Amino acid sequence: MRVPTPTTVAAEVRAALVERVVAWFQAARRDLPWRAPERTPWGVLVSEVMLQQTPVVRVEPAWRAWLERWPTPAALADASTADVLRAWDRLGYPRRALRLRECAQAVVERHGGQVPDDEAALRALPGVGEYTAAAVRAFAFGRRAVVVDTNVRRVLARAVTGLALPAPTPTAAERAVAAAVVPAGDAAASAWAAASMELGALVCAARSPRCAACPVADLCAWRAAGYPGDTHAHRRRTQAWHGTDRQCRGRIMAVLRAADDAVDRTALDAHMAATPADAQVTRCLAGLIEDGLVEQTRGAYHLPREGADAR
DNA sequence: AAACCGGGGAT
DNA sequence: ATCCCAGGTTT
Repeated sequence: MRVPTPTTVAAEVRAALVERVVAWFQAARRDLPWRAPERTPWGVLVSEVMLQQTPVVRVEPAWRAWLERWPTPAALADASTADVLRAWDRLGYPRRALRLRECAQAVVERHGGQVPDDEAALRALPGVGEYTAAAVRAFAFGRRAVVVDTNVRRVLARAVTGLALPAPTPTAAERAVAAAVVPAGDAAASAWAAASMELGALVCAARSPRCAACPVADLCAWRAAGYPGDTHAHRRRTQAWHGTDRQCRGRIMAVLRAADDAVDRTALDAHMAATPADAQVTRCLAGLIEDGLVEQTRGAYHLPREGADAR
């Protein structure tokens, strides 16, 4: 099928899309703490890492507590592994917590404790990929960046390309469309980044889009085409959960976060909500140790006891 | 390109 | 019971 290239995103459509979505955002934006005037670039970076695969409602309280405890990169850089993992609590993917501390250490060592504002330096930080680097540039520094998250991908897939949902993995054509839509200038580009993400989160939702409340419904290509179905549905595979190593690892981490002392294997098995296969628990423990999330002392397991330095 | 990595709330 | 969520890293 024909995929729009930058030149096929008509200038008038681009202008109307950006102008109206940004205007809508000014009235509809959520008051999230990492958007408050008193936020810091480090606070924005922390929010973006926490928001990697964890919904806003669960990040908000964790973010407040985290920044109250470790307000700066220098503060987090000196935190102990166990403290960091307990504070991360159930945000999920706890390797992100370790990377965030590594990131804090890198900011201290490479950038004098100040979050850098250029894309290459941001990308070089642990746990910071293409999306997060662009988001920090736009949201922490108000600079122009092509910010493409799952929300923006969906908004553009629908409004511009006419698809129900974007492809399972981003395509080159998709990146071209995203880059073509971003307006020139720091202020306009960063406003578009925030506004387009918010539209995808609040209005252009994956399951049940609220087209009646959409500021660009009249120029939406998906709507104009009569809401065709998801062309990639056959290749979309939702991750299994029950019985997976991810679930097993999560249960082990929950037990060890709650424990004051080391937990031997018998006690660990007793604390697991369900009873995974013996071999799976063994495999997951080995993986967690490999990841630096767990340590073993005399046959008992516990969160790492070393400080921030040992790694 | 695909696999791996959590967890909870909505439908 | 299934879907969805402000991705990054590794293979």
